[in-house]
Amino acid sequence: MERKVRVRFAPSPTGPLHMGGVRTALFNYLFARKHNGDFLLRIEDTDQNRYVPGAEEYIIESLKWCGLVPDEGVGFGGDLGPYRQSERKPIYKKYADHLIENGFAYYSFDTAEELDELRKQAEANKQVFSYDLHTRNGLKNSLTLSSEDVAARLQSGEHYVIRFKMPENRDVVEEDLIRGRVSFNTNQLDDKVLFKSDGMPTYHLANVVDDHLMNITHVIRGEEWLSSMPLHILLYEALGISETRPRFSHLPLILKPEGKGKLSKRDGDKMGFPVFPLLWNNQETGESYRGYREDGYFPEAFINMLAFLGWSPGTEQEFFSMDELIESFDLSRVVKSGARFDPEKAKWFNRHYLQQKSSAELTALFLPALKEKGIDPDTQKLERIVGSIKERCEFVNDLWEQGHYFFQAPESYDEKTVRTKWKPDTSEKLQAITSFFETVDDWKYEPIKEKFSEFMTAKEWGFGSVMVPIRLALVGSSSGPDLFEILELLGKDETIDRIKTAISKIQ
RNA sequence: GGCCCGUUCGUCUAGGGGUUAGGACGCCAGGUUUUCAUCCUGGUAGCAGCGGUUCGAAUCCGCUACGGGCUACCA
Repeated sequence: MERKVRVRFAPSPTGPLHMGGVRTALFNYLFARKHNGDFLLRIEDTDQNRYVPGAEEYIIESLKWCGLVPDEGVGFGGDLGPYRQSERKPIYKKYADHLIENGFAYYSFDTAEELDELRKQAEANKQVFSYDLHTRNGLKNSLTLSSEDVAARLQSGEHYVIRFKMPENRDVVEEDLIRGRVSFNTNQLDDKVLFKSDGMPTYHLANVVDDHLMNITHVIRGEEWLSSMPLHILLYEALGISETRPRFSHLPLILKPEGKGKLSKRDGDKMGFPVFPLLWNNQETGESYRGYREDGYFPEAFINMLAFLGWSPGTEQEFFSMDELIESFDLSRVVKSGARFDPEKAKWFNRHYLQQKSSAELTALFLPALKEKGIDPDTQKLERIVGSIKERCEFVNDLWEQGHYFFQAPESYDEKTVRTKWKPDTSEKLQAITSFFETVDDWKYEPIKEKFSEFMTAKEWGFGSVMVPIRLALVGSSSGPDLFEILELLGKDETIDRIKTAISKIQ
């Protein structure tokens, strides 16, 4: 019988969740939904030293903002908890003991300092020290010490770790769902620590045990884990739980927009784009990182952009809703090579989603910013304003930049436009135009436009000679939506007022 | 250094023995807009290199180069 698909996103609460992590969560989520399976959130906090307060809440809030809501996990309930590894501490020791009893692991009493020393020595000789089948027989462990000695040390409470005894010369071959056949020879692998002296398991043990206990069928994680896959496979074997072990898929990494290496948290500051989904502020360390949410990205845009980093549908469709992503997603269509992140494309996605929103929706999003500035406009009118400027916006935040003149008269006039478009006779013409505007009773787009045309024709003035100056007087620059629309929205009195002000200020 | 993974326009990618190597972002040009932006149309630009297999290679194989990951009592 086919097992129900179950996948997990298992971040460490060591800081804010990176966008690469969000993408891993996304692909897990899509895979789960696609196969009517479960998506779990497990917090891997086995390293007490690196725990950062607030990180867990940040992870949960990020997933929620992105619409990647887990079916089970920390903060989401479920029957196979606890889902926080620090709360599962007693479970792991049993498995570690089982490994020792069956000869798959051993106690190691070498101190961290001793091992550091060995590493240093090796380095001095341009070598690399590795705790493995070549060196383990010369070190202080239950393989080399007498059983009495080992028992005595254990008895006395001496610190120890439990290491995996990597078998000799075995080829571990696995069919990765993304990368195909990957193989390793165990002679190249070292005896990894499975259980630390503080009583906590390392990632490797905890991960394997929990994936087993939580009935995980597919492990979808970043490429940085590819090299520990053989260890994990061997662990499932040694624990006698290979039958139900998950299949592996390793995602390509997200690389810096420029330069070398994978995208890191500092890149955002340097190049002016967010690396994290949400704003992160750590008062303690003073570190602060901008977030996609606070920068004005829509979660749909963020997700759509992320989905295309390392995956493509194979069709020419570019825009995908979450449901469409679920429908189209397939691990076999995930690319193997690292993807360089392009902030420009992220913006382009956001523009698209912004244009899709109705003026009413955007108005609701714009209102808070206006109120903060002490502006409380009529909603219906604001909706029209938003409708006329939205197509020039990429972010909700752009609305103000593109439409501020609807709420306050320009304080200065674009110099270059003044220089090139404000001719000696411009003031005189505008003077006449204000007088003409006074006579327009029906201050609506069509009538204004119609009467204005008649006026201009009668005067035999070219449109070009006055349109830009009028715009300049109203807006302060030479850009903006259709002029008659601005005229109507501003209202007759305000329009006349601003033109008169401009005439007196510019000359 | 060792092990593992990868390499198609500047970037994200499609294409998996016979294609004018397709799309998207960016960029450039033209059109629309009496402005600017949008929008439309067009253009620019790529199979890392070398060998091999084959009638035929971007596609399969090998080597080289380059890129990436791992090499902690971190995940």
